[in-house]
Amino acid sequence: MAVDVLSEEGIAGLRVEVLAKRCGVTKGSFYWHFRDRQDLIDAVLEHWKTGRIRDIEKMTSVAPGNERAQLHHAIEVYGASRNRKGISIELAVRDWARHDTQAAAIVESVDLYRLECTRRLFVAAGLSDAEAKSRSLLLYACVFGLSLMHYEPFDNNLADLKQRIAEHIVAN
Amino acid sequence: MAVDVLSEEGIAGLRVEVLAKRCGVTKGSFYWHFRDRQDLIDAVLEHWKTGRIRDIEKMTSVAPGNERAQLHHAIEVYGASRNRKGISIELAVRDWARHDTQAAAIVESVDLYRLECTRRLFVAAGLSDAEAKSRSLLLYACVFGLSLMHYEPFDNNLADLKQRIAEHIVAN
DNA sequence: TGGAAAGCATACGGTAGCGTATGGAAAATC
DNA sequence: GATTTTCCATACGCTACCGTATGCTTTCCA
Repeated sequence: MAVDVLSEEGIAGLRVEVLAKRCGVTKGSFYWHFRDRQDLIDAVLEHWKTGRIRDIEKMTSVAPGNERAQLHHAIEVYGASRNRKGISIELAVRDWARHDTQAAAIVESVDLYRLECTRRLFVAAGLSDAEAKSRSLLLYACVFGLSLMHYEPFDNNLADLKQRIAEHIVAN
Repeated sequence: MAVDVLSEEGIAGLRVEVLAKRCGVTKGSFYWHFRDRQDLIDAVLEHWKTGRIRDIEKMTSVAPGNERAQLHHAIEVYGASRNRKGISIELAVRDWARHDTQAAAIVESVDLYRLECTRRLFVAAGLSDAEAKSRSLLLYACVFGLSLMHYEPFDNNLADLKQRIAEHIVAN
C-alpha cells in the first residue's frame, strides 16, 4: 500500500495523513504501527531491497546454455510496459537516493548485487571478465535510462528499435 | 539561482519562501516577479529547454570525419564528475516529468532533438539508418542510466570500465 | 469474568509553505 | 519638482502536514 503511493507520487508523496486516509484509518492508528514517518520510510526501503534481491536471484538462475536468452528476458522485463509500477518504484527510490544517504546505500547494495548476477551470466555466455563487467553495467544503465526518457515519436516501430538495442548489448 | 536549488533539492525543494530567502529578498519581491510558484516553474523549464537545445547544437556540429570522436566526447561529458550539477538538473527535471505532463512534454522535445542530432552523427560515421537510431537511443539511455546508478565498488577501475562501454556504443 | 494489552479515533499544538493586501521607498517620466 | 511606475517589505489568513496526548473499544488471558 505504501509502496503504491511511492510509485505514484514518489517519496515526497508518502505523507502520514495521506497514507492513513488511503488505508481507511486515522493517524492514531498509523502511529501505533510506526514510530514516525522515518520509521515507515525505513520499512519501505527494506521491503524494496529484499524484494529486488529475490527477483534478481530468480531471474539470473538459469540452466547452462540459456544465458543469452535470460539476458534478453531481463531486458525485456525491465523495459516492458506491463511492469510500469515496478519501474516507477525503481525511479522513485533512485531519485530519493539522490538526497538521502541511507536510500543511496540501499540502492548501491541492490545495484551491486544485480551487476554481479548479470556479470556471471555474461561470463557464462562466453565473454571475458572485463567485457562481462562492462556489458553488465551497460545493460542496467540502458534499461534504467530508457525508462527515464521520452522518445515515443522517435521511431514508429519502437519494438524493433528496442530489439536492436538488446541485441547489441547481449551480442558477442 | 532557482536552477541551483532545483539541482540540489529537486522540484519539490523549489519553494517560494526558501528561494526568496536564498536570494536575500522576501516573498513580496518574489510575487512581483512571478505570478505564482507555477509561473516560476514554467520559467525554469523553459530556461532548461533552451539551454539544452543550445548545448546539443554545439556538441553535435562537427567537421566531417570527426564524428566518432565527437560521440565519445558527448558520452564523456555526460558521465563526467565535473558535470555533476548538469546531471543533477537533468535527473531532477526527468523525475519531475514523471508527475507533470508539461514537464514531460519539454523533456520529450529535448530528447527527440538530442536523439536526432546524435543519430545524424552515427549516420555520418557510416552506420545504417536503423542502426544509427538504435545507437543514438542507446547512447542517451546509457549515460542517463549510469548517472542513476550507484556502482562505485563494482570495479576498482571505473574509468576503464566506462571506456569499454563507450567503445561498445560507438563501435561499428 | 475482570482486568491488561492491543488497536484505533479524536483532538490539540506546532511548523512550513502559498498567496494576498497594503504601504513605503526609489527611480523614471513629464 | 510632482507624479507615476517599479520594486520590495511587512503582515495576514489559510492549508497541509507532523507528532503527541488521551480516551474508547475489542481481544486476550489468568
